[in-house]
Amino acid sequence: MQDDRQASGQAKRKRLDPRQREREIVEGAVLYFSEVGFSGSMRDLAARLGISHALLFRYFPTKEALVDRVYERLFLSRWNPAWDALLDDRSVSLSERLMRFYAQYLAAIDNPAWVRTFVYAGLAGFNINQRYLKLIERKVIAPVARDLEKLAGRHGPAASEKALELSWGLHGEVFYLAIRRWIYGTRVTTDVEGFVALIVTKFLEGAPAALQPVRRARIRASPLTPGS
Amino acid sequence: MQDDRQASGQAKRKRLDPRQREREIVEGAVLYFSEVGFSGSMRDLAARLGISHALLFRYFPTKEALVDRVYERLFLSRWNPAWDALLDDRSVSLSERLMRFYAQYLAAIDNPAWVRTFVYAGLAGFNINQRYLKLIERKVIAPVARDLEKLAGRHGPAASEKALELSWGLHGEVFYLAIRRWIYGTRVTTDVEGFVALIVTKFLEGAPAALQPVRRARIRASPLTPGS
DNA sequence: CGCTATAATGACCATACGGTCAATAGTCTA
DNA sequence: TAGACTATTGACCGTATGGTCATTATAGCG
Repeated sequence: MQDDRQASGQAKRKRLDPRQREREIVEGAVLYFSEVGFSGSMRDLAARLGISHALLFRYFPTKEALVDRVYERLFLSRWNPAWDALLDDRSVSLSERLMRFYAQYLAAIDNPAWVRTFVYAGLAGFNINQRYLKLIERKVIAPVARDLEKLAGRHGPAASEKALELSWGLHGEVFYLAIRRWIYGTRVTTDVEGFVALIVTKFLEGAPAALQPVRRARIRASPLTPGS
Repeated sequence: MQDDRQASGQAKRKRLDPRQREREIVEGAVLYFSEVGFSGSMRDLAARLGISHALLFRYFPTKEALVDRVYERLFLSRWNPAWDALLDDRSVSLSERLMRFYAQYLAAIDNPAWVRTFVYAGLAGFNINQRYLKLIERKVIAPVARDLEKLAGRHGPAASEKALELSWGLHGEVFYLAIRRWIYGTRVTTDVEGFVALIVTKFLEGAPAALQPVRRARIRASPLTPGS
């Protein structure tokens, strides 16, 4: 019972180096807000950190400032620079590149803090999401779409709308796995590599075919009676 | 300016039939909570409805009761019974069935109230999501996975793990479109039918191949091979 | 029209929130 | 060890929240 944590009553007041205290606060805030959302209170967070809530306001003038910092910590500087080279390396097959990238990307984002905070931010209407998705579009979606066009035998400077949609589709499958796991709380596969191999294969086998207009026209969507 | 709405000052107190008032409250709550999340206040909601917040408590004893009602309204009774027959109709090709179903399904859920509330509920940890996804798995994912196995030449009573994952992937692509539109606020295609045709084609062309373990190794994307 | 049942309200309560500030207590240096 | 610097705190403020209740006013009826 000589554990000096807050469990068995009063924790002793500890005087830390401000930079370390700040790190602890940010770290704790990342976890806390990812769990309860940004309507969580400063008092609750402070209690979890074992400090008074007044101290939080010494390090961050407002709650909004703390939240901004959490965003920054989670999303900016989350892109691995090595991925640029990986996605661009034409000496490696597209299949290989996609599998490697998405396995690593999924591993990077597949945690509750990232996924939940990202979605919380989207619901709250922050611009962070749109900025982040623009980055994804530029660095992942568009290049993949261009490679896809090449794979389908088409040549052109820019990727078509359809190729972009298909590329977003692949991305969506990856993200949806994380959503099912961390937002809906359902049990999903833990075999990340296997999952990525599966959907990348599906993508490379199916997407070029879907790009051919003739094949699509072959399929008729006859609308059912418009109900309800 | 003889409009008797709340815009030009005081709205006259109106005495409605309780059932209609209740309907108005639920309808308004669905919209309100989908916009601001469930941390929205009863007073705010009441102001939007042009009534006092005390009246809300006459119809719903607690805020939680209102929220429950919103869930019920949005998710239960949202499954179109015609879809059961549609998905099960073996006289129609799987391609046709998938395109029809997902075009209608997407049309049904592709609105801010549904998508945002569903995700809010997931973040809040309600069981509604898991119940709903179990329904989706039973009625959509599993049957599609079985049909997929058949398409790939496999026969068995139950669908394999991989087939289920692939089927979830298709579903995820559809849902991700709605997420991009209503949660991230990015501009995405409004051509629902075209989008669904695209990803269903990709699914049917790619997923059977992805199910074959041998085929996966065969894939060699050789981009930029000069002289081909 | 006058009466009544009850839909609707305003004022109120306890609590929880973001934010402030003077007082307190660790830690490091002389 | 004495002192000073400052990280940390408890008490406090104004506001907003979920929820209650006696009072008020409106629609329907005789």
